[in-house]
Amino acid sequence: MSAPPPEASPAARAAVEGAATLLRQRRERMTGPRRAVLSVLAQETGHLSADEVVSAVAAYDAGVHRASVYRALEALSRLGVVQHVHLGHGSTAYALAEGRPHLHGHCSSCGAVVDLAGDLLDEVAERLRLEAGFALDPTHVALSGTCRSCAASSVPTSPG
Amino acid sequence: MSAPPPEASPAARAAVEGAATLLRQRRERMTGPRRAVLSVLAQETGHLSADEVVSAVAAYDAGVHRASVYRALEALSRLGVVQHVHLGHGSTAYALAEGRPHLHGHCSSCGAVVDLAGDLLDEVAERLRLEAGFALDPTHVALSGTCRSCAASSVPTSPG
DNA sequence: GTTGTTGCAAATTGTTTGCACTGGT
DNA sequence: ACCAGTGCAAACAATTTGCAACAAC
Repeated sequence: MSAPPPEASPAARAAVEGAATLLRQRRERMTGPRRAVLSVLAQETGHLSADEVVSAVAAYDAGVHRASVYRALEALSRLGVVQHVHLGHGSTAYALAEGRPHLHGHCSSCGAVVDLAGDLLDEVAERLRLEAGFALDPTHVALSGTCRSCAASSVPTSPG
Repeated sequence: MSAPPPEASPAARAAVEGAATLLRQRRERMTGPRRAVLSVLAQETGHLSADEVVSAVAAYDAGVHRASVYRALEALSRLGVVQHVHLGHGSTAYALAEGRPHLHGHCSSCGAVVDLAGDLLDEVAERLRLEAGFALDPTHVALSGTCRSCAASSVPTSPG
């Protein structure tokens, strides 16, 4: 079917095209569901859960089946076009794998995913490797905590 | 029924008694399933997933129902007697809340949970608070990576 | 034309819930 | 005695899988 995108920003469309080219180079197929998933992720600035991607894809192209979204996300993640981050609760967040690697924080209050500096855990990683022989994979899982706005609303830091 | 524990180490039994006393002080009930869960966790040095606790409790006292284990884990967690850590994949690991707070690493290869120094992320937490306004909760989620043995077996450190 | 991908629906897994009864205090 | 906790089974949500038709290359 390949319904036309409702309204794709130029940047988003460029990102999709770039991903398509990358897939082409890798001898991988660019199909309707994959394009739909890529478009949805390209139009989002933040990260989306699998369920949110399913919903967004449904709005984008109703003909794409849920299972296909899951399979597309898995395939695109394996191909490195899509990046996935595990949030504490059991959900996984997806985003286009653009640019430099960065870490993620997950607000346990509002669920927001915030991008953090990529070198944030470099020293910790080194310390872990030396002291515990543990090879840290900092990007794989989000750091849990409370984001600025939630922290501000819950903790009256200095009420006076 | 309250089947007698197969073989409880003195330390484990003491830990269960301590938890029982704590519950008693809080006017909370010490029931068969809760005792079973506590005993199972006390006899384990490491962390157990909910499913593993269910299995272990079944071996400990077949009369305890799955749902009761979940409810006991939730109640004991809320009461602070049991500590839970979210592993990246969507599973949660449980352990007795003993002694000092510490962090956790989760081996994405073998699934092992390793204890890490409690102050490991202190500087990172401070940096996050200052730079991003993000209040890190270091104990809530395990750091993902590869444990020593898995790293050794997968990476031929110095192939020659 | 070949092979991977999709749509579908059913299976699967892990956790939760409603309700009557049991058991702890 | 009172009420929280339990056992049970059924509900539940989210993800996965087998298979036949289809589409990308």
